[in-house]
Amino acid sequence: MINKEIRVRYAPSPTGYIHIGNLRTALYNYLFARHTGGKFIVRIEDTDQARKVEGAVENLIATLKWAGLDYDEGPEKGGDYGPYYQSERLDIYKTHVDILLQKKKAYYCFCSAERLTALREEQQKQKLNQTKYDKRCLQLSDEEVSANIAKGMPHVVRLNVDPSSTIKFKDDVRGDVEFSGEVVDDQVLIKSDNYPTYHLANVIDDHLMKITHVIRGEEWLPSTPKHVLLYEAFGWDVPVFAHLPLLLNPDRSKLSKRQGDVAVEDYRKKGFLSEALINFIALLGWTAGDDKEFYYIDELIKSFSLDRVNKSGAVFDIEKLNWLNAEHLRRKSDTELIQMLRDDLKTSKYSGNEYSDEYLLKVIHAMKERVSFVQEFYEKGSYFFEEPASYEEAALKKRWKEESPAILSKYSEKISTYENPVKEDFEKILHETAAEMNVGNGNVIHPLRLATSGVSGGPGIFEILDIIGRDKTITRINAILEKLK
RNA sequence: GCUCCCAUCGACUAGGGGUUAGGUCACCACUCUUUCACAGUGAAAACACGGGUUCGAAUCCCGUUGGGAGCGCCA
Repeated sequence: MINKEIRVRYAPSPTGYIHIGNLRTALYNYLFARHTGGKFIVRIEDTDQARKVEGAVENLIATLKWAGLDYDEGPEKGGDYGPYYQSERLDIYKTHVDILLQKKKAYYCFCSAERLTALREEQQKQKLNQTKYDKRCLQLSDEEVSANIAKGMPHVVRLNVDPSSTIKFKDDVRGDVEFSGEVVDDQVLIKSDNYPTYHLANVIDDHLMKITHVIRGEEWLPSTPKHVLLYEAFGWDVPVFAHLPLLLNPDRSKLSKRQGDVAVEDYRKKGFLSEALINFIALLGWTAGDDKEFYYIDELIKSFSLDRVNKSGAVFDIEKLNWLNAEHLRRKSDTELIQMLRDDLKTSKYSGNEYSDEYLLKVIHAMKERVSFVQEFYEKGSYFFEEPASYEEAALKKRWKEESPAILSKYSEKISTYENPVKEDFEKILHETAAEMNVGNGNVIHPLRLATSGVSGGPGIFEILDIIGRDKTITRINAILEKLK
């Protein structure tokens, strides 16, 4: 065990999208592997024929790539311990289950689904401690079993659990955990369609792929005794487990679709930066112990350790994610920001327009401290991309005075004498206008802001005017005078 | 119902026998800015409860309560 290379895996089932909780699991596996210099493996758990979803694996890989979680072995990449799709490892499970059958650690069961349902209902009615299979088929003689199989009777293979046993295992986040064999059901290992169940395939693959640490969600804790029993039945070393605290809805139930977005894809579509999402979910259940909140992934790798993972569930609070997104966005370079804005613009209603880098950069500088998302550059700063369609009601009420039209006309008039006014000119003219009209600067600034941007907030007025330029300023002044006549 | 897990501000968390129980998000106020934001300053805000151990418990132990997960031929 000493000096053995650390190998961890992320083992999703391809159901169409990555749940945000699963991304966190993948992230912790990734961080642990990278921190320790170990290997991070991706394995596709596609043993449920009924739940197969077309394109799910591609989506999964794309999402991992977007998140920046590169893996060492897995689909599309290969590795020494493949195949990395469970559906391509069926013969492996078959040979292994035969060993269990031979050792009498597992047995064939011919009970029908109806009998099982009836049994469960009966047990529930009797308010028995737990519902579990009654081991009836264990009584079958070898001859009966062979005869049944020869007849083509549908069957499964079950794990033969000794109720008198005690199952103990080590969990790196929870310490020592103990279960009584009494409460462990004779788990189905091979389904009647000949596919293995998760429990069987998972244990065999983890062993064969030399997985040293099983890092997964807490929802797996109750089935871990089954897995331990399987390792023992095979005579294999049991890996170290680390059951991660659950990600929670605001009402503290397990994070679910009903109470918001759970697909990583949803957050991506909303414009969240992968860096921000990664930073955020890393802190949901883990802390370095200091007061650092802002992390890039390489910093996470450097500080991550399993022993600082929390035990209790963490509510997914979108507010903090929003904040982190803004923080990450603000630290991007101009070049990056221009590119991101361009890409985003392509899918916006301004997709037909052409903008120079110089222009976009001005917008970015003006808006950088005011946005949390890339798309907000043109949503909150729409006036850099089109004329205001309407004027903010409250601001109008507060700032639009009887003399405003005259003031704006004066401003417009003065500015038209300039060939190419710059920021300082716009300011100078403002002071002149205020003086000549015998009003305070505010009486010019606010109506001007409304006319050119339509809203009361935003960058400094001279910066706005400088960006949109003389002609648009004049056009917009004329427009508001016309509209508010 | 049973099994297991968990319990510090609204949220994420630090602390883990002696602390004015610290930080971050959100919220509020002030400063800066004739706007908004950023930034800065400040405020408000928590050890679930009961026993025990101890000179001393948020911290260790037990119990209670509360919450969660799991109890499939799904993963």
